[in-house]
Amino acid sequence: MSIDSILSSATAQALKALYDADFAPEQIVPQTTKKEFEGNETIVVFPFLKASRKAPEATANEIGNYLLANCDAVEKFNVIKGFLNITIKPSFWTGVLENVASTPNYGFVPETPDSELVMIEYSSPNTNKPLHLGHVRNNLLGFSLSRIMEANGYKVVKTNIVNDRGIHICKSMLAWLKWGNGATPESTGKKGDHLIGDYYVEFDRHYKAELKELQEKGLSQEEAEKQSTLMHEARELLKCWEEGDEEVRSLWRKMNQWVYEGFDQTYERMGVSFDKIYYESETYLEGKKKVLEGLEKGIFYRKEDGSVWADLTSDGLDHKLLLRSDGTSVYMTQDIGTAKLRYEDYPIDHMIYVVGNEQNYHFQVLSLLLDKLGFKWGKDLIHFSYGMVELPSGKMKSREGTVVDADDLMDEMIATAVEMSKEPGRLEGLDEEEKKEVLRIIGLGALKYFILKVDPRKNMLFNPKESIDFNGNTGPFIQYTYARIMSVLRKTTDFIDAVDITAVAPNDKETSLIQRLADFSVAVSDAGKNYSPAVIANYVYELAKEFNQFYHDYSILREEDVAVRAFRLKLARTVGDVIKRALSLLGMEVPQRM
RNA sequence: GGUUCCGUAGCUCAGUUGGAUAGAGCAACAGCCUUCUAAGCUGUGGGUCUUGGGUUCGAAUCCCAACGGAAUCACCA
Repeated sequence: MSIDSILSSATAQALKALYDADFAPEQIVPQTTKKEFEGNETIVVFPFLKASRKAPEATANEIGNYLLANCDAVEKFNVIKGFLNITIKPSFWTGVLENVASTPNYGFVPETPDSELVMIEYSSPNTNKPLHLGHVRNNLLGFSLSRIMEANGYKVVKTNIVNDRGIHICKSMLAWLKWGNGATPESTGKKGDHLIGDYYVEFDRHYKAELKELQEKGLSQEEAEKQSTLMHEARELLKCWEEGDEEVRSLWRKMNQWVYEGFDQTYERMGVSFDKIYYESETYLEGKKKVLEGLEKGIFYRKEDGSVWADLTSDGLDHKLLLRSDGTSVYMTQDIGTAKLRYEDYPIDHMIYVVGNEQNYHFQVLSLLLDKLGFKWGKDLIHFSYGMVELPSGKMKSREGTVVDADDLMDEMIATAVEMSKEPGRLEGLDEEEKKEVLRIIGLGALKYFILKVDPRKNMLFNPKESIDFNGNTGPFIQYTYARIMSVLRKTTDFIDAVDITAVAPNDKETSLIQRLADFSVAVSDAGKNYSPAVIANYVYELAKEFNQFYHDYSILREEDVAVRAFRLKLARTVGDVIKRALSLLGMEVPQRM
């Protein structure tokens, strides 16, 4: 039982005994006492004044005295205005530490008892260009979220829906046919996704030039777009694809395969993975079927030109197109089809879509449509809507080449780690292979933490000119704390667990560290409830910071009292364990040395 | 214009069921390595929490309005 819950129930008892007032222990949440005041835990008594019918100080004093007399854990208390600051008996803290150290999830007990299944869709790339920083945020959030949901007791299926068909792929194909001269990843030494991306940019360059030329002949923008032969050819290619033209399909398969090989490398390096991958080329026809089914049931309606629509005006939204007049499907249709296949494949209880906030409207509509079509999780589908990554110059645009490439970025992060490690004394005693691994862990750690520490809902800024920091509130700072702890543990010959530490009275720094450790369970639970890796990131930073202060102020190995030394070793080891665990929830690794 | 989201230190960000004097990091300046890893620790300066109302013992947090920014409102995906 945690200190918090002991105090909650004791306070509830006090309120009953003193004022005959009924408060549920859950309503009473003790908070960590601010540093400038004496005490460990604080109870705010303002909410109880109506029951006590007394002044704040008097109420706090009465409750304090009751706790002192009736609650074992309480050593003393002081009252400032309506704040009851409680000091816990030192002997209780070692018990709290033991509890965190000895339970499988470091004191956390998931609230989801019968492991419901949650499917998390993330990444969802197009196959016409390589991954960029926006995708990186998506991937890191999605992967971390899946770890966090698992920690909260859910069964998790990670899924990726690859957008492998459509006009954008045809643009790359066309450009490759026209200007590629048969280039392949092998012949050019380029990653497949980058190769294809180059042709996508190439198409856009030629297309823009063509438009300019047409406009110079006096055509309006709109007319020029209509008359563009390039766009016309791309559409022709799409039509051939839809009709199953073997030549086009075969080229499409070949080029997509190059892209997948490139993506796989990027995913692996980023450390993300999927349990099941869906391809839109395989789901969009299902969506069409489902829409026609809905049409028969009268959920949707058909216009005179043959297009199919959903009327969402009763839900406060608009009419939404589901099938074009030529019978082809749109984005929404594909998502319906994907949902159908997923539901057939898995007994999904909750569905989470990790998709940028630019698609808030899309998911609002999707939720309504899926619900109308009878998917049980449709109404409650969760759109994990995260903010954009912006550059100082504004939004990233693939076609205009103003993107931060995912592969380049990872290279740069590792290069920075290499640079930092050149300082004397760093990484000594490691062979080349080990060094490389440590630098990889640190470089990627810096990137991951940088992205995950900010509230997912908010837009965030990335300035390519200022390299991501390795000091302060950063991934390497936390990893460094871990490496320090490992270093201490390597140097001791003590049998830590054989020593009785129950009589040790922790000092202030040690007490706050233990309090911080006990907060891990709160962080995991909050992160799960709010779908926020940032909660974990900020928690583990605070923990590492707290530990570094303790490490600076007190010696562990030089402590002469055997019991105190064992206690500190255990404290350090537990902090290390929790750091490792917390970082793993962020998809980050820890180095043994750095 | 409708809808949604955001606005906290020079910069990047914490601050979630309303609680004490609003916190970190970076950048600047001043210190700390013969002592378990200085990617660390300590200190100084830096704020009208966009603005104005309201709710109450108490508001960065909740409500209303204004201002500023972003996204979206396609037979694009």
